Amino acid sequence: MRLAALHKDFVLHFGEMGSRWGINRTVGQIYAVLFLSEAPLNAEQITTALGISRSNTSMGLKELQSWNLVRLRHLEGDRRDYFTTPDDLWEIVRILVAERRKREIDPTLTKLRELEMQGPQGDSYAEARIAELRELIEMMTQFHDEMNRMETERLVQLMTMGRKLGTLLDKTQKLNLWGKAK
Amino acid sequence: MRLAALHKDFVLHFGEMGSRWGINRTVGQIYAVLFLSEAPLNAEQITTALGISRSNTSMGLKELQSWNLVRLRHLEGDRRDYFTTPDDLWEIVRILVAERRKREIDPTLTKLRELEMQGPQGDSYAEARIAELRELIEMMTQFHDEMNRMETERLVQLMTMGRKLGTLLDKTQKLNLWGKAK
DNA sequence: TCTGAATTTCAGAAATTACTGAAATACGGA
DNA sequence: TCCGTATTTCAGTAATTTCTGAAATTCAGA
Repeated sequence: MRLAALHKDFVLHFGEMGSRWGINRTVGQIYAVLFLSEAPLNAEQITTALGISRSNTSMGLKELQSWNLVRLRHLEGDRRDYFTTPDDLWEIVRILVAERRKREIDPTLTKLRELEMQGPQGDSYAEARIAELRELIEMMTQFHDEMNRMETERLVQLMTMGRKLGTLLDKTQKLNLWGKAK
Repeated sequence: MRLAALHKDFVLHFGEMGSRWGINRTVGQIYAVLFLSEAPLNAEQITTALGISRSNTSMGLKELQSWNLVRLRHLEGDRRDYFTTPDDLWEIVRILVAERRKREIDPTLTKLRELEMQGPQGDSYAEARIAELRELIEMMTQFHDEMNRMETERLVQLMTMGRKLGTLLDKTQKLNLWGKAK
């Protein structure tokens, strides 16, 4: 791996974490290299930097593209594909959350609804448990939709509010700034 | 797999999703069986229900315990271990978030701090990128800490607020309910 | 302490996932 | 169109993860 010490350490860490994040080592490393590089990189550069096969790089980039985690760019007078990560880290977070939801949550929500559609099967505990889980996931996904609609500045504002958030719910409720939450 | 249709469908789904959730199929299935069962189950019952080996069940339960996702119980006059999932789904969500943070986020935060400790290495773009990432993760983990401190009722209230949340930030700011957020 | 049921450990087998090199395909410019 | 470079595909191999059965360990009660 042909990288400066700082990059190397960072890249190896992302590789190790990859499996915990649901991607493989190589994909994690490719992302790490792109993340630290100001200039867009082409597949050949990534291959050299990481010391992996060209085809592995190709597959890794495909995977990252399916996650919407890299952007494809073209440089004038060069027909190779160059890749970058978004400059805005909040953008990256939004993408990550959206993709994980799509892969890890949505299919289960669909399945739960499908199971409920089949009507009572004679195990009321299990049925109640499934309904409760479906409701919970719906609430969370709706909340995610709302947060997603918010501009980054607002989101940061919300997150930095910290412990004031609880107090706020109190005060505003007393002030009747909105109708009673269901 | 000796299960009623509803259970079977649910369990198979959790098995398939397991790999996306960072656990394996068997662990997902064991969890699913426990989740739908009102009564605590022992390892033998799980083994029979899923048609897997006894040792596999043992390892799966160990894994689930390391995730804090199952509770061990003992029935009077029976020295076998019985397992359940928490009744409260919000409790499950809290655990999941906490455990994923512990496994997927915290090690990276540690690594980023470690990299920054080593001081400037001559690549100011990469260094800025690392610092920015560290700050973002810190903000999110602090926010998580705050949310975690909140009672469930409050949390539900916050989540059901939906689009009112943005408006609220506005109004309260105008009303000067607190000092300017940094 | 001994006994037997319950549970865990672990080495090897099975299954799955990742990676490579070679071949095929895509595609811009002449 | 053809040429040459860039990229992707894919079959075979390597590496990793999961699972099993047998052996070892734990532990409550006699």
